[in-house]
Amino acid sequence: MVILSKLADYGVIVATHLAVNPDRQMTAAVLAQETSLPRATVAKVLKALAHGDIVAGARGATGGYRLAREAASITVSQVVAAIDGTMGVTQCTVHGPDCTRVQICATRPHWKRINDAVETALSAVTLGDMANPFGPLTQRSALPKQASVTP
Amino acid sequence: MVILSKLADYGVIVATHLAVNPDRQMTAAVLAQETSLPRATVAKVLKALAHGDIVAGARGATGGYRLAREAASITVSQVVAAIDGTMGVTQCTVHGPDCTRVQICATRPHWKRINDAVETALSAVTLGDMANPFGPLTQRSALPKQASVTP
DNA sequence: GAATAAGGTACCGCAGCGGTCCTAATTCAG
DNA sequence: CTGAATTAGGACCGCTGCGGTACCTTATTC
Repeated sequence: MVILSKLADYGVIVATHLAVNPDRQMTAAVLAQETSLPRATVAKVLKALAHGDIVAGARGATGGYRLAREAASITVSQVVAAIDGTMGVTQCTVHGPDCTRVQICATRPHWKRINDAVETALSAVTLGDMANPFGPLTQRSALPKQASVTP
Repeated sequence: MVILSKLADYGVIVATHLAVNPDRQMTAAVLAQETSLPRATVAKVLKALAHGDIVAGARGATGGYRLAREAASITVSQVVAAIDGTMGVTQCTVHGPDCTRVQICATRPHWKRINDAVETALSAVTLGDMANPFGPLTQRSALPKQASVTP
């Protein structure tokens, strides 16, 4: 099984590439070429990322994309959420708790533990880290529980 | 996005139900009824679990299923893997590294971190824990490193 | 040998994903 | 002022894979 969808994977790759070149403003076509990914799909991913306030797009002749915020303040979790939607381990976590198996759903405390652990893991790595693969993690102690994309 | 497939979710539910009743040997039909899950699907899940050495099936008139090992020694990770296959965060992790994007795949060290964290989280909870929802985790001195399952 | 239940396999409908394309809106160059 | 370039936002579409079902085979007990 694979956790991330292909699209989300692409999203991280593209966003990382933007993080590597913070000063350049790159068009979707250029990004596609430099990441060896299909151009149309990259464009789609960029739209989703723009919606999630990960990247900022500039229209017009000299337009292009750049990171909307500083690379070190964008977590992988946020990038993934912008494309795949809010993450959850079980069905119950994501969709409403329409499960009538009350007794079984008593296992929820444990699911929550697992859910939090995954979320924490994805939030612990920023695009800044991704851009410096072999460097240490940026110090963001504790990961203040943020916010993800959805209100 | 949902990490666990429905089938895997069912698998944990069914296996947990078996863990709650360690002495009973239950048929697929009974298990389906007591968990309020579709009978045929439960049978399918049980086959996968049997393949993964999570449950042991006894044929014949008085047959049925029971846990193949002690509940406390079966992790959620193992149950999920028996149904969904080995887990990985990215495509590269699961399938062969047929990615030609060498420079980008330099981000792998970080993916490995995330991958390990998720795997650790899923391995930290056993069926024994699931069977006692509000009890503490069983002490399995594992889980040294990273992070995060508990605040 | 009949009844029961697991084991295995094959099949099907359908949602969702990956991917493409088209049409506005926008901005800058000439 | 005009036109080229580029993002933004949908609409669309094939197809894989998942959830779910049914059928047949094998093993066990009475």
